[in-house]
Amino acid sequence: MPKLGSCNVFLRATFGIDPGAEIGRQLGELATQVQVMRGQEVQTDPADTTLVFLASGATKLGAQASRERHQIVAFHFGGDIFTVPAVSMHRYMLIGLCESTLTTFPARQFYDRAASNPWIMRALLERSQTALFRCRDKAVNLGQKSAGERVAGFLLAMWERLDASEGPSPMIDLPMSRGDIGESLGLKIETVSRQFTKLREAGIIDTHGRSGVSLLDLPRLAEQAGYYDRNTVPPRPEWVERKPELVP
Amino acid sequence: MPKLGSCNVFLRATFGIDPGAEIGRQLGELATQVQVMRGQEVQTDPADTTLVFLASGATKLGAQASRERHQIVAFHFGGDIFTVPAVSMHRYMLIGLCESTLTTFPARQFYDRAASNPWIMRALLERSQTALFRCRDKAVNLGQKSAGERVAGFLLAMWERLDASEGPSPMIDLPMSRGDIGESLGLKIETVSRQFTKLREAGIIDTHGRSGVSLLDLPRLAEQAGYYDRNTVPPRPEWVERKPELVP
DNA sequence: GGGCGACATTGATTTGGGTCAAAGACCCGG
DNA sequence: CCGGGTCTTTGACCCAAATCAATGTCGCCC
Repeated sequence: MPKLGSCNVFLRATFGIDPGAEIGRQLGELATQVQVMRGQEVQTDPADTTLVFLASGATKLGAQASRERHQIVAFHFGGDIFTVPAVSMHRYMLIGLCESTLTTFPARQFYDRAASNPWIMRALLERSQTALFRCRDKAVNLGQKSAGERVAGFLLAMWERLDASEGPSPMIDLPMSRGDIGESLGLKIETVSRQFTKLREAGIIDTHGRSGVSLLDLPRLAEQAGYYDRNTVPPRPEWVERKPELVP
Repeated sequence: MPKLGSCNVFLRATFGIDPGAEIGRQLGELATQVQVMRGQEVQTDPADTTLVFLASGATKLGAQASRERHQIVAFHFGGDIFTVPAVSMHRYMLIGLCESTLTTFPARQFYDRAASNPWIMRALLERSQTALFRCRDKAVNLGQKSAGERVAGFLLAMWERLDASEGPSPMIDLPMSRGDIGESLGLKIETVSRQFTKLREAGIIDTHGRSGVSLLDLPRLAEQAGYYDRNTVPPRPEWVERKPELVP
């Protein structure tokens, strides 16, 4: 069964499932192996949610708001598991940032067959919550933060998710263009560029070519990102008027 | 066991579980019944995700970005099931929009005990995906849409989620203030107000007091919301450069 | 290694939404 | 039914980011 090559990896690595087992075989039947190059779209079912395992590479998940407006709702890297929604209010597109290998499944059928296995459902639930968590964080950034804060926060997030060279000033290699960063942060490409320049002139980062970024001063970068420090900043009074009562 | 009163409803209505059964009893042990009034915060565990079943009423889930900046990441209404994240980058707060009755569970423990029941896990997974879906939609709106589009889209979303009076011009009763709407849409209260005025002057809506809104012209409201129409608007060419190849 | 096309940076100008300020409307309790 | 506080609306002005417009540079392919 050569088709199941990378699906094996998926089932074993993520869920600890033996692909030779009955459940492994049943899920394997639903798998589609796909390889994309930079800029290529992964074909997903417009009528149903698609479950994706990204074996290697990096992708962007974008939504089309109108002809000229795209919002990248998530970046994904090797090992990530996520879903691509069916078409609804917005059309979603999954596109490679570099050469990537992935396995796709029709979500509903996958869930039907996997329902009996608590390990798989638990893993999927936790992945889904991680995605939701990241998305809420993005909503906070898009709704409340300035351009400078968004770019600083983006660099910190990429530092956490990408492999960074160790040391006091780690260096990361961004697989996405300035345009992609802008579409992810709700900013125009020129604004992203200007914020990079500001951070460079402040000595907080340094850039190498188009994709290399050295994070020279992480504490100051975090400061620029403007994250709420619950140790120093109390909640706004009108948000906590009175304590609720437990029902006896 | 009076404490389990509304928990019964939760387990039975959502998962079809008999609370008298072993699993029902085990989950019931984890439940906390809470009642909040308008403006009160629901206390959640800062150290772990909280699973919430909103029996009746309405709530807002907000994140604190800094002292003066809040972003509402979701509104919830009776019957909704959702999670409140543990404290991380941002502090999350669940607050009543009106008198509300809800049941909370420590998420990790709930999952541990429910893992063996495929129905529950499946239901939770699907609720989680719905929340993720809504959050992505919010990210698109916050990142790419104008103030007018956001407000129109908000009214449409509330029309779908709230009970609206039937007829050609349905009327909805918003449980949240203009300030809440602004914090949800990433706009200031004055901007929200101005957009309401614009829609009223255009004859698309009418307002009654602080909370009543008549949707006089739904098609035009949908037009104002600026949703991508996949029937008329093709994808941007540079987003679909080449077709990917299936791995043989 | 040189040339070309795409990507990135920089500068000048515009503008949508924010900010500041004040007046008006709703709604609750007395 | 009236008073007062809160929420909402409206107006004048300002600023951060978008837009428009070059110029510069990277990196890929020949």
